[in-house]
Amino acid sequence: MEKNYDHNASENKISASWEASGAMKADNKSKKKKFTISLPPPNVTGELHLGHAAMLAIEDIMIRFKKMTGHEVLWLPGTDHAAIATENVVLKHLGLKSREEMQRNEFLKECRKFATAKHDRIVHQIKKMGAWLDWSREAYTFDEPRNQAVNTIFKRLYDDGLISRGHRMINWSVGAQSVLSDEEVVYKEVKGALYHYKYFFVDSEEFLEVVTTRPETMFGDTAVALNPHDPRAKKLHGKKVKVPFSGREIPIILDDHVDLEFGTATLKVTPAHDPNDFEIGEKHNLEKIQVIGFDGHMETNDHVPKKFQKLSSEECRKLLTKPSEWFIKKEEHLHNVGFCYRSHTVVEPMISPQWFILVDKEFETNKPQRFLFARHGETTSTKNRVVQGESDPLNIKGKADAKKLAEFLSRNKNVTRIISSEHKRAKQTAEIIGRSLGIKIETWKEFNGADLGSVVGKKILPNKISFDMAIEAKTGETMKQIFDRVKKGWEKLKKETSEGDILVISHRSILSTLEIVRSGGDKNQVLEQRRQHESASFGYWGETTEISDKKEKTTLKKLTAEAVRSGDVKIIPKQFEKVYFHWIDNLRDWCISRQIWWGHRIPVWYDKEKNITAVGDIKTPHKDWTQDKDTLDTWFSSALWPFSTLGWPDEKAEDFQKFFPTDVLETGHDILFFWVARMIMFSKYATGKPPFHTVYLHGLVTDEHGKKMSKSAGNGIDPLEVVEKFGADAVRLSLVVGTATGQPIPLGASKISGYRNFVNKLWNAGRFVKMQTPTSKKPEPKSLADKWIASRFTKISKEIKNHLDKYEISMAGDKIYHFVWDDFCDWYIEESKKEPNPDFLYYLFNEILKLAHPLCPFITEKLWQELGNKDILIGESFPETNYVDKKAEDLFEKFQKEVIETRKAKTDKTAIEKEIKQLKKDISALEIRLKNKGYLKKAPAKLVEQTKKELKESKEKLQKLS
RNA sequence: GGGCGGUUAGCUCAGCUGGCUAGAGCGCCUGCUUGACUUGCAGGAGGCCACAGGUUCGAGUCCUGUACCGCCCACCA
Repeated sequence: MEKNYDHNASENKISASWEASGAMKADNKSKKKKFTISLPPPNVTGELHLGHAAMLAIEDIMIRFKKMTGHEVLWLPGTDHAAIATENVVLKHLGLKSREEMQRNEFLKECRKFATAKHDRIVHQIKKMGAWLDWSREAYTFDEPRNQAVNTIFKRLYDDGLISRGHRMINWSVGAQSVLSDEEVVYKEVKGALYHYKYFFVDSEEFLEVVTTRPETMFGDTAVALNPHDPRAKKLHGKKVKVPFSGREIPIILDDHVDLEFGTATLKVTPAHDPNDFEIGEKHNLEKIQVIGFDGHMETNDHVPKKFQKLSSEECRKLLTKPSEWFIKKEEHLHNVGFCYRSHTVVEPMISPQWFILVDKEFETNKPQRFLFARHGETTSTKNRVVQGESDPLNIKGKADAKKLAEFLSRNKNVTRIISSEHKRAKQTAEIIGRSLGIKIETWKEFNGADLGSVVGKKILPNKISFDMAIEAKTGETMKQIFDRVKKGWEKLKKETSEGDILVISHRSILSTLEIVRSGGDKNQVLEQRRQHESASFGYWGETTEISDKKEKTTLKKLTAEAVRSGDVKIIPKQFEKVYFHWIDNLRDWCISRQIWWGHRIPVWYDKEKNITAVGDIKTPHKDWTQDKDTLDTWFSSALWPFSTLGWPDEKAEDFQKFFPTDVLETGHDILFFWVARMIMFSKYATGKPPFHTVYLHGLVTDEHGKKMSKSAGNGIDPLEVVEKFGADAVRLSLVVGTATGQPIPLGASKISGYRNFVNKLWNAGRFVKMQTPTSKKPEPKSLADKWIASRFTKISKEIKNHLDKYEISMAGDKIYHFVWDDFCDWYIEESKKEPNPDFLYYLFNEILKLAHPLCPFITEKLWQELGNKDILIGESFPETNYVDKKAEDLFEKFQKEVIETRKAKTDKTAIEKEIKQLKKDISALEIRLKNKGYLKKAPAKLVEQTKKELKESKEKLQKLS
């Protein structure tokens, strides 16, 4: 083995050996629990950037960890055709200003050619990062299976009346003669002007002073608006004024949109040429009058006076700002103007027919609920409203209720499993139902009853209840513990994948807690529920909760919100839930059509008379039919990604059955609503299930000072370059450790080199291990150091597993780093030199490699092979040891302290004087705390004990030193 | 304009449900080191946790306000 680890010499070989093993291919017939991630598809024509690198690192860690903890993992790769971006890149590539310079088919061919060439490059880049992807299932947003999915969902939406064609505002580029997407509009601050005009009243010599930046649109005015809080509003509302030059009469209306601070607080409303005015127009039912044509010249119609017709909008403006009886003045004004990013001409807002999705329109869902829940039947004590310590048997009415419920279920539901709490009443109810349905009942302790607040013999006042209060009669659980327990039960329940419905029988307080859990509630809600329960009589007891099987009406917007609100989809970090809801609250109809060439054509076919004749998946249309020339927007096909990649619309496809819903969606937080929210929306709509249960959002990768990386600032880092320089492991670690979820990820060479050093440290530890010669095959800890490190390994590996279970990758990485470097290398290896135990060392080091493998797969794989292991490391299970030796830990820690003390003493005798000073300070602080009566009274006893112990220790230490 | 974050050592940041005698990496200072590792080892200096109030026995942690900084969305007649 070389003295230093050479990543370039080994990474490619290791990647190749992984691929050759075929172990990346997921088995859809496996009996193991699945874990699925679909890779957010990078743009084919793009380059791999650090955001991708972070995404790949995080997802790869999740995948490897799940694989090593016994899951059938599927990490599904793919690429995105990213229509708009590709079109523009191809145009540039061909040196064209507009795609119209080429035949449509020719242009598409170029796009395809370009994308194919670029594809291999991005795939190569992805593989460089060590990503454990199942390439046998690679998908592309623009291939045939995805096209099928797009057509299918379009048809469904259309049939449900959720898709419609109507007039909407679009960005029109006069220069490019094309509709632009929002992303293609570049806003620039421009020195423009505010033009003041007189709008005379119909019935007097007086006028309203109206301010505009675009006077040429005035012929399309259909109202003048005032703010409802404007003092003039009452008087003027409903009166009429005349449009300058043309004299057309328009009403004065009131609208909140008018800013009282701006200009003269008098707004001319032009619904056909301004997006805001369009909205006001919709609200007030105003006419939309087009006065500027698609060629950028004034229209020839009755609304435009003769002398302005056919003029360009600039010429028209010049004419309008010449002195006249209407024109008042012009003043300078800075404002943002949209430009076409291709032709650099001003964007004209225009009205044109567009396809859009009605997110607020109701439709029927008939997806059956999988869980249903019921209370246990009535007992004598519940009937008599008596608080009771022991549970008593169901009374006759209770049994009858249970039978009724069973009948209802057998008629209306397909219950295949019954889960009950362990307590008598619930179990009895469950058994009655189970017998009549022929199902064996299961008991889950998570749903055990907790008679909150009713400790036998005592009464707790509702307003005195706190979340941490121990409250249940028998087990002494706190409210928090109960809440957490129920939550755990719910999480467990949600993961159940068995066919059919699951019936849960539990107790009232548990079911209402469950309601709060399901609604994503917090502790205040639990307390409130508790208080209500306390102050209410026990009158609820004994009824069984009706299970409804109604067809419900809902909207796409509601579906999307509910998935998160109910806790079916969790967003990490939580702060983004707020962002998510805010977006949904403001969600309007989603415009889905674009005039681009490189994308899914809208699957609507017209006959010659332009009557719609067919919608959806038409494979062999009649040759006289024409397809709608608009294209679906980019996010439309991306929104289907989590299921279109698994065989949907064929819901019986083996992949779909086994791997859907996916588990985690990991992506940058900036596309939370562009993409994530839309996936949730469409998945809930198309499959009835959310597409994933966890959304993990990583932050923006910035330079080491937290600045955005950009070409112009020259602070960009090319991932492949740093991989070459420091190794993929180092790059992965630096993107993942020392970061907080959702926060920016600062990255610089010094950070990466730090983790390169760590990788090298691991390499050298391996070198040391290899120099030892194992004798027997019994890896038993013998020395104190052996026992200490073994015990510590158990603790640390448990912690790391916990962190990774919760997707706390940074924490896990930090712990591995310090365990390997501080505990294993600096202490254990050094100590083991005195009392070598090669067998144990070999064993332990192998375990460490497994532990570290998800985070740094290359170096661990390389060392694994160096140590003579044949199979690939990912096939091993994640370490799970239970060796614990508390005594050894304490002893060794004491030893460590002593060593450190003597080292200190060696270097400097003054670093002692300081310590005495510090100790004295500490002692007085501790003494003050212990003298505080409030502290002694109110602080937990454990803590007081600890303080006392600390004081004693500090005093002893002080004595020793002086 | 709407929304969401951040403000802790020279730099970049951790610090979960309040118990901290405030941590990490890098940088800095002083030594050491030819058997795993100079991509190393040992030790050290360095913080009124943005500011002002409040709740509490106890606040970096919770609440209110102020001031900066950042991000996302919308786009101003």
